[in-house]
Amino acid sequence: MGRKKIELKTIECPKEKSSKYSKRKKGLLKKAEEMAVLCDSDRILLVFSPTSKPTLFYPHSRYS
Amino acid sequence: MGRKKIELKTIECPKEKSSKYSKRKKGLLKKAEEMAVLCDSDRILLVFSPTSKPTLFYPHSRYS
DNA sequence: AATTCTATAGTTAGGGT
DNA sequence: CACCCTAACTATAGAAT
Repeated sequence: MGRKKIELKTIECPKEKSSKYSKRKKGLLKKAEEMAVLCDSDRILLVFSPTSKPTLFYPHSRYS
Repeated sequence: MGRKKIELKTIECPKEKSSKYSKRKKGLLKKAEEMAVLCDSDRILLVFSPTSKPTLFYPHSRYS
């Protein structure tokens, strides 16, 4: 998606990489949450860490 | 996406639910893998379970 | 470094096999 | 159920802030 097609390899430019990371992380979390709701799937969790701090995510909180 | 916009609530029909689950799981894993490659993020993991068996996913395998 | 804008790449709903 | 198809929808690249 986006203005141009991109190659699937590690982005070297740090600014570009963190911009893409934050957009894609947001998108991925949204999709995970949607799937959790639509398909009633539990225990979806995601842990990331690019250069920055990790994110831990639990869609619905059945466990909270 | 798709032919119609869908409501964000649990799909009741089991056939429809498992069909959507399998499509969305595939999409989510693809995006997770892309992000891992593009952004060089490690330790992305996803665990699902709708009615069926859970899936555990490690994008790059740095750890294998 | 996270966010907004928007053209466009990519995902997927519904229907079929 | 896994896969195909394609219309129609969403996510996001690049640029700017």
